[in-house]
Amino acid sequence: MQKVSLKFLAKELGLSEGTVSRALNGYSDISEATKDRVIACANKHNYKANQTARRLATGVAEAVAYLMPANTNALSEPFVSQLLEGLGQSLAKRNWDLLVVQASSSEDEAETIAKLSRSGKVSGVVISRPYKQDSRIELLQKYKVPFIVHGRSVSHSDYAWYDVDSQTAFMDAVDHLIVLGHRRIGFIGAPTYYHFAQMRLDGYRSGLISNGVDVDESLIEVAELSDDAGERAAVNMLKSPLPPTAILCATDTQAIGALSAIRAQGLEAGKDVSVIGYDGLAFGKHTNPPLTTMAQPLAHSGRQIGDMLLAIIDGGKPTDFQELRSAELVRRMSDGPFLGHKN
Amino acid sequence: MQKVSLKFLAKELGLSEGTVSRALNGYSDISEATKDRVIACANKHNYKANQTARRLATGVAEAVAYLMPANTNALSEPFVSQLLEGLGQSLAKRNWDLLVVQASSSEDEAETIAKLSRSGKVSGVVISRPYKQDSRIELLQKYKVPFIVHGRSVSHSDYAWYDVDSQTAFMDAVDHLIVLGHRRIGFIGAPTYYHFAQMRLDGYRSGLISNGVDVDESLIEVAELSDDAGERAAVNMLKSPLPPTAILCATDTQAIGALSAIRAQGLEAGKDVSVIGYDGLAFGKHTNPPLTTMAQPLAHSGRQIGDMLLAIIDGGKPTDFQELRSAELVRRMSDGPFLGHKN
DNA sequence: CTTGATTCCGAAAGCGCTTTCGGAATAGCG
DNA sequence: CGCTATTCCGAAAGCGCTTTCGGAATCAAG
Repeated sequence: MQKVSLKFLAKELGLSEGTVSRALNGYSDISEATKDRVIACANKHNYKANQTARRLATGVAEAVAYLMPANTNALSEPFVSQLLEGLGQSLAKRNWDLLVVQASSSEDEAETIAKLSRSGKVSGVVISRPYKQDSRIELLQKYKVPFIVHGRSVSHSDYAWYDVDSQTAFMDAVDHLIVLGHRRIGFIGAPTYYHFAQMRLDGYRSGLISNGVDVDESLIEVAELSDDAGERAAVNMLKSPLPPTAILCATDTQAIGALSAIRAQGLEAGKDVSVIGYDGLAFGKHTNPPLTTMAQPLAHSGRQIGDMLLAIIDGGKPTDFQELRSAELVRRMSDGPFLGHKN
Repeated sequence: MQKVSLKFLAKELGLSEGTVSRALNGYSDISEATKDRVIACANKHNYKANQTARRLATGVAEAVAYLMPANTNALSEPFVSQLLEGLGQSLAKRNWDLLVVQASSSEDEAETIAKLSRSGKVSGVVISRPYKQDSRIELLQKYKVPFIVHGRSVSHSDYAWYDVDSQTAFMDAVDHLIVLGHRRIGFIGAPTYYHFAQMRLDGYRSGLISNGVDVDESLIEVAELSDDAGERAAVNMLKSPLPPTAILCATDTQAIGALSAIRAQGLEAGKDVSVIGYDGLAFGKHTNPPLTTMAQPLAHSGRQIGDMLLAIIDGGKPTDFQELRSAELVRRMSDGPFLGHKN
């Protein structure tokens, strides 16, 4: 397998390397005739420019990195794959590469970002699930690397992000449950160093308040982002003297755990106690009972984020790219009207 | 932010670039004294070698690519994320990069591989879900790119692969059902251009035969890799005049669809008809009823595959790296003894 | 004190591509 | 037909690093 380089093509065509390069890159100072000739020859030999050399010469990395969130768990990962797929599609239009990088631990995330920024390997970065105060974001700003945050941190006015308004989503969810007659509504939240956790909790709280219901702190649990943690939180809540008649969960994964807890108590989700999750994960259709959830528009988020990032790399102002989507209730079977207190 | 290059360090230290480079890379022809001095200076300025330049100079890409399987669907993707995570960990030990590439369509997969091989962007590739005859594999061999196949194609003697013995797994599953008293056992397979689909079908067949049960072709359906397809296949099977009392599915995703179909017929999975899936997906715990499945050891497969690939890149013989793991039955609730024919 | 072996470092040639610059050839104009 | 404006291409520098090669300085040995 003869390696076909610019030099090879140049020799083959009797032209200089520079000319061949310019012909291939569509410079205007090359005649149509030789341009065609060059392209034909390149195709014939199946020439692909060595990206590494190209990168070095141009100084643009032609690649972006996705920083895998730490502490993902198997149940919540559909979100990662879908994002990756969308990102890939977006980048493919320019023939750019998608790097997946992960920190060995969440403490290393900042270090990882720092290395990434300085290595010049990528022209942009996307991160997910920002913390309230996120050192990754600060670093990215400091090093002036174009980036998109999938989610928002507390002070999100001066960078680009794509997020779903989960605060409103939780207010909507509360409204929905109130309409169904529920008053004792529990909340299983996520660790509040995640900003999304705070926002969802806030949404829950203000939903209650706007409906004239006092928030009962004993009805609020914080759990890790896993089904097991959700289950534990739910049993805690359920065994209280005055248990909730409905439970809102910060994520579908937790909600699924809550479903288990409810079944384990001999209760029926959707009748004895309603549960509503958040995410809209596809497999919620198959839980027992099927999970009612606030679905976020995952479908094209990856592509969207990719396009935004590209636009910024092209010189767009980051603050022009802040996109807030909304979630919508998809009712399946795990919610239902309040049936009065039994016993 | 002063960009710190080799040249910068050299000037700072009063040495030549070459010397600094060799010091940093641990060459033996540099005195300990200056080596220390150089390293100290590099740390002080937080120097990171420009990977692109390094790649170009050494000719090694220090990166590997994972080709995303075409036609993934949201339900089966946990497998992708986990693999990616393991791969990443393995590569991180050397500070190598992980590229995620995807073909726009399955026809483009070969083209994508060809481009990838020739671009010199990566020193190795891993692909998943090989077809019986897989042009990607042929290309990879032709271009002499080190690679690992996650799965096997028909003729898998001359390359490296990591696979789970799903043929035996399906024989075991059949045995299990036979012991439970089932004789009419259906099979929902996958499109047989996937080699794994063929192997699972073969396992099913020989499981039946070794137990002295004739295989009934009307009890075999082929479905795409989705819950909906699995559901459709199951309803077909169930509405036959002599429906199966147990159904084996090529993937958990399909099995989950089958569960829905069974419920929709007013039957109860695990009692009226048993279903067993394959994959061991985590959310099988939460289906209705919880899905019995042949679980493959997904946990460290990514890291394993990464290590194998690295070993081959280092000069190992691909055929020395062929690893066959086995799946094991994890019983949940969707299987049960044959209860006799009702009606 | 001379010779040969070592130790340590600088010089320089790339890696494969891009891009600027200038010049030869051609075209257009008066 | 002479002169300027175009068109088209070659030469060459350079991206930031690696690595070979040779030479100066130091060392050990005779």
